[in-house]
Amino acid sequence: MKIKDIAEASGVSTATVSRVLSGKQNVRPEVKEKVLAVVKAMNYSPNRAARSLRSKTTSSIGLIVADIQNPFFASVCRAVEDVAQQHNYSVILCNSDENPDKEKQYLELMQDENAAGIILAPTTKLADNFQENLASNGPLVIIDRKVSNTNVDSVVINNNAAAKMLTHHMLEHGYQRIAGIFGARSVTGRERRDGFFSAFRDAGLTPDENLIIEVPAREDGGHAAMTGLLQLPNPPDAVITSSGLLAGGAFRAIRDKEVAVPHAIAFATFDESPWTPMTRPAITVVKQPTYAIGQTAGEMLFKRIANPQRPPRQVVLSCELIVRQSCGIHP
Amino acid sequence: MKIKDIAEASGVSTATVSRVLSGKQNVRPEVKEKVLAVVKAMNYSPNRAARSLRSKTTSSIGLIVADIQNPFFASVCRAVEDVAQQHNYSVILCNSDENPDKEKQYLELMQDENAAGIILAPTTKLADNFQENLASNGPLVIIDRKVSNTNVDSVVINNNAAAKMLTHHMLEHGYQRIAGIFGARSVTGRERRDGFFSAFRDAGLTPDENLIIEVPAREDGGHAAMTGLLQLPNPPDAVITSSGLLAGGAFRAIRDKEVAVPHAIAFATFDESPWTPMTRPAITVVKQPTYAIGQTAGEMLFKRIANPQRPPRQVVLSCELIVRQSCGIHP
DNA sequence: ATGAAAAATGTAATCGATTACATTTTTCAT
DNA sequence: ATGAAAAATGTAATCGATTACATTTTTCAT
Repeated sequence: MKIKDIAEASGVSTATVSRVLSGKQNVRPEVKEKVLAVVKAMNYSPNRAARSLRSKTTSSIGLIVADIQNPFFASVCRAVEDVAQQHNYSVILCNSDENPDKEKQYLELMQDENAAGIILAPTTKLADNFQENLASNGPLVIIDRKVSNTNVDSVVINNNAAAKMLTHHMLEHGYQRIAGIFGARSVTGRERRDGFFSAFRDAGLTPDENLIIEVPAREDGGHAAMTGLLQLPNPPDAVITSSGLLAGGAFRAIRDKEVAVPHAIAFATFDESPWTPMTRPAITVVKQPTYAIGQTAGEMLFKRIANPQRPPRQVVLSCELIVRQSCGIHP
Repeated sequence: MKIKDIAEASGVSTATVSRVLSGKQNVRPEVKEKVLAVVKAMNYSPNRAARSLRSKTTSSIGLIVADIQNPFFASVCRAVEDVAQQHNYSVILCNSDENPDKEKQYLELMQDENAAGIILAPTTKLADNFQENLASNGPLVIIDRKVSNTNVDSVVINNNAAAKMLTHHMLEHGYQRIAGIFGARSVTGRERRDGFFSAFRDAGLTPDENLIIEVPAREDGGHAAMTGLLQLPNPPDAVITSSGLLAGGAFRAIRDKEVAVPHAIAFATFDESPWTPMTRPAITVVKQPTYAIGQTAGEMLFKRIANPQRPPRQVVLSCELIVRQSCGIHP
């Protein structure tokens, strides 16, 4: 079943069938109707490889994230797929594992696949040293991490403000020896750290530098950092972690040592996770708008695909503070 | 940059270059070496659309799951993507939402995309009424749910045995009024239900039918079912839920009513979730080998792609009982 | 009614690989 | 050394759409 069959059955040329199907050129209404009827009757759908070969584009978009098992990315991915589906595009999923080599390999793969566009959560290395030419390779939207070059579409959150809000919440509840466990070597971690300091500054206070820890943003990193903090001669009376993975590890360390929350130590974190409302006390979190990030990125990508000349936009989304019981009940 | 350029630069024909690259036909070693050197020097990579158009296959596989936000599928997906990457294939991700129409649409999409193969977690409707011709459309591996027609590759777990093991564990701890919340209208839910009954039978007991509930396997279903159970004049002294989503809802209902676990009610479930080790008491679970399911399915798919004549296999993987504190500490 | 401009449609080239078939080269038994 | 068989290689067709360019038809001002 190919376009030639439809053309013959409709009594027009293949070019006209193609024009009807693409919808980009005028065709007389009666001809259009006839062709569409035949297409439907014969249950024809165009060969994507042929279309792609000739027109040098596909209806696939690439989504490159660190790890789909991270609920943050799963939610982003879900949103991207929903948007893609509405546009009749399919999404090719890639896990970079924060590994710049894998990331590069996948970016090349997308090139080979002729992807219509890419949504990328860049590795720290790429974000810090963003190549202008990457964006000129085709439609691209950056998510989650600010890149050094701002001349590219991106969707990020207001890390600094969100961290400040969360820290302020703790300070307001009377905690002052607040420890901070931040993801090391990432723009995101740095911004959240800055927000943390900024909240202290606003309160006329200075955090204890011994309680500020930067570790790789993985579960075991959070666990090790928290274990270390609890062993300090003068341990903190509260902790903030800068990601869901770090929080999981840190909270596990707290549970290992049977430290009472919030009486002995208050706890709060970035990222809503399936477990944060389940523990007792339930954990106070800053919830990132994960679905909205994916959705916005998807929509921006399709706008850029439709109009490559469109000036790049940076969208900053806000986080929500979900107050639960892990930081006490005052004031 | 196309094959013709490589052919000219290597002093051979395009056919020979193609043969070198596909590796499927003999080429004299010195010619092969020369061609590979030129390919490398010119950083050539073949146009996938052209290859796909002519050879009627691609290096993409489709993965159709209910929802990537479900950690079960996220883990399966991760495994599939890892295997695909090793074979230099990319994976197209689709969320069916348990909706047979969406599922059908995606299956057609995979056809249009000329996917080299499909890994499918079928909707209940499809699983119960499996079309033989689906499998003849190309390489296909079914996961998670047994399908009515066994003449297709599949990877499932031993639901019956796992449910029996979990129920037995509870009975052994002295609980007898055990409630069961099972996913409605799914083969998986039914098998787990059967295993539940089977454990009772082995113990010479009969479960109270009023405590057996079947609901749609979603968070709100679990919450509603558990809320109802707790309001019974003669409530259960233990509950088992048949999936992670149901468990989340059910446990939330238990927390809403401040019911003590395990003293007032014991709790255990299918599926390891991020929160199950985090609560106090931590939740006893049957852990499905999620990564292994995806990995096995991926490997089976590539074997079938390599050899379409291979007789179909059904692989059954075992679950692991992770005993924590939610079912008491006896015996 | 007429002719120029615009719209609709058709013809045939094209995208870049693979592969059927043809030809040349090599191998090997005699 | 010779000829048949096998291996290596080349030529050109092919996959099925889109699109540049050509042609035909329609519109519309006069």
